[in-house]
Amino acid sequence: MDQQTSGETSADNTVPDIVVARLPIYLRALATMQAGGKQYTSSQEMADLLGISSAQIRKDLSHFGEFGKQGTGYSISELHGRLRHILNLEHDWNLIVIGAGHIGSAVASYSGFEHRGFRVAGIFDNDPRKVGLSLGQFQVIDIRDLAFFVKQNQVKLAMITVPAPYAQGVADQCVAAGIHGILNYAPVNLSVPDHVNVQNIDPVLHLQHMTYYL
Amino acid sequence: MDQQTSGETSADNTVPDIVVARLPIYLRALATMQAGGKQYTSSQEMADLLGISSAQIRKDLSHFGEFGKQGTGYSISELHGRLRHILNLEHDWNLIVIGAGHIGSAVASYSGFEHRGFRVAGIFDNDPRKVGLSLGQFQVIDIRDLAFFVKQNQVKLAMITVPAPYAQGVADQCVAAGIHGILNYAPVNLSVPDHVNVQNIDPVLHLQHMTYYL
DNA sequence: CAGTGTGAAAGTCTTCACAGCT
DNA sequence: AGCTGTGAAGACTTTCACACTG
Repeated sequence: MDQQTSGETSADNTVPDIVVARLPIYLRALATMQAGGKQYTSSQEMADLLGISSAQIRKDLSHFGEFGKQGTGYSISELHGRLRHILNLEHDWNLIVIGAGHIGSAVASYSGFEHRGFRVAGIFDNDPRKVGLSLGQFQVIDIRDLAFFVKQNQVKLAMITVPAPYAQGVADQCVAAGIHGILNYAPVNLSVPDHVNVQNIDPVLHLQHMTYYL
Repeated sequence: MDQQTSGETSADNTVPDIVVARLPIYLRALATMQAGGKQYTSSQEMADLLGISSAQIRKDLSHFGEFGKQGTGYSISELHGRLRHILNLEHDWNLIVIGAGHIGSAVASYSGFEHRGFRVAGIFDNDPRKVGLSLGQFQVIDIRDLAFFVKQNQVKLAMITVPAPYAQGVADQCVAAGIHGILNYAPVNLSVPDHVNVQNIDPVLHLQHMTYYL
């Protein structure tokens, strides 16, 4: 996500968006190391693991402070904590999924959000035949209740997993409801106000990128 | 995340990977326009639609030839065809999915591959309880048959949807079987030889990127 | 005119290489 | 010795702006 994808929202900060985009990658590597019982690492070790140069890792981190010790490297748990803080991940964020089709169902039952800062709070659809159905631990909610639910649960992030022709309309509803970040699985470009961040996931884009080299 | 180009694509061989990554985005927009019955477009119109500057679109396309007409813009169907050619999408590619869990199942039944150059040819798992089960139109295949299947069906692309701890092992098997491109859904960094292209999809990375701005 | 294709300029990002700390 | 943090250099990417064309 490469892909492709633009972030760039609120120009309030001096840290390049491309640097911010790498922090979660560092965080993920640190979490894995920590789970393995490791205590210290170095920019070089992370570089080997991630295929990013050590200089870049050091430079990226230097935007936020000095977290390492010369000669020793970085304390994994400390750096992990710092990144969690920088990325606002010290508390979980509620998440909603809109579209109870194949992708939406898979996403809603995806265990990968746990321990990484997110919690699926609800899943929505506009199809009366789906509303009320149980999907894993969730009951599909009518999309008409979206705005109420978002306010009630202080939801800031939504994942859009509806068919392409409906995605823009759903995005508009999200924005109106107060959503600030959209992870869009529909293969279309969404247009949203500046204060809303959109990230896109379209596997076909990645595949088509690879076929160029085949 | 970078590779040498194959074959003959009329223009020079040194197209930046970042440019290649945008071509599928252009292709997607053109397909949408074409489906809407439109005949011509301009770099400015595409720019508005995609949030990319018109100069960049023209510059990107200029790496591959001159496809537009001054005063008129681009013929949508011609440009669409050119991009399909450049991206090697004139014929469909067989695709395999490894991991018959939630994500794998969703991916295997995703209708979005059709008409965009790909066809899921098989889905694999190592769990004997899953092997043989029907998943949509597919029967789950034993991963031991991976290499045979890949050769038999000339598969070049694989999607890895197994749990993180298994992903590297599966990637190694893919490489050994002759896979050239991997779309990795597991939240780990895969290490593969230079001739294999890896693209990653981890929704949590996108979400964590957005929380920075919340 | 409207809109492309493109050198040149501007801007951004990455790498180098080393002083300085532990 | 080992490794960070960082200015400066280098590489890469985007934008500008305009000659040119249908």
